[in-house]
Amino acid sequence: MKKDKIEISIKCQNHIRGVRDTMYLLDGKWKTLIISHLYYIGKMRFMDLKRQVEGIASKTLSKELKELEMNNLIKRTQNNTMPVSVDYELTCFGESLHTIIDTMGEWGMKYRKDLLQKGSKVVAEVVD
Amino acid sequence: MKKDKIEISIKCQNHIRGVRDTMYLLDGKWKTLIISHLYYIGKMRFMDLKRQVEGIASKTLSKELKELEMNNLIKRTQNNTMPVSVDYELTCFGESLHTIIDTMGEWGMKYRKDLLQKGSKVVAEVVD
DNA sequence: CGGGATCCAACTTGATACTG
DNA sequence: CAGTATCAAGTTGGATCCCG
Repeated sequence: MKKDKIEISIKCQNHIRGVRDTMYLLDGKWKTLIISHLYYIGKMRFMDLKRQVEGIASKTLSKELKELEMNNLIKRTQNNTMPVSVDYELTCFGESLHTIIDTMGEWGMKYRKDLLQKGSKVVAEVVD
Repeated sequence: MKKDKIEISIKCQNHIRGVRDTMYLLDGKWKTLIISHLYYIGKMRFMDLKRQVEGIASKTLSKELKELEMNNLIKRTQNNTMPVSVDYELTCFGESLHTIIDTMGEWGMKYRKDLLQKGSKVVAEVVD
């Protein structure tokens, strides 16, 4: 009897599928960071968000926001002022991602010192 | 007094920086999934990993594994057999990411049904 | 101000073929 | 088996201009 496939329990398969689905929603270089800012800071306007998320181009921010909105993670509100102002905020569904955001934030804070000491590839970008 | 900057508490800044650092380590479309497989399934060979992580190309897998190794998240072991076989497994540091992987897996499992019902953009890719 | 349209450069990814 | 080389295709970023 040939055994050419790795056996995986149903439980593991479900977990992995969960990770895959989550990653799909958060796909793109910036989505997680955008959500983090909306979560930790709260409702923000387009230009504020652009300033907060360092390095992102307007075009890219616009695209990522649209995708997040399509997936119902954020809500876009346009105010009929002059000139127009637009707010972005998390939906309840988006808020539910806080478990992931918090975990990532805590992991990053916990290992920041280690990363810096180890001189891993990340250092140049991690130093503030 | 003009207030043109959003005020952010130090605590939030640290959290956001944590998220950013973490994202930097997990940058790339596949790293989180690769780590998930190594975490839930355990040590694996190159080709097994390629089969598990559906859709990834050899070249990309190779590249991502190298980056993960550089950041000390995984360990590469080459066995001097014929033909050569190579194992990949998480380091202790890599294992510490389990908090994030678990959280993402649980979030994904919890909202999978909602996603499917809502018919969000993700559906086509999420259905198994 | 909040974008969208366009063009261009740079980087990433994927498919296929190939090697020790 | 574990990659590498090559080329094609897609994605991203920047700059600029435009509109309401």
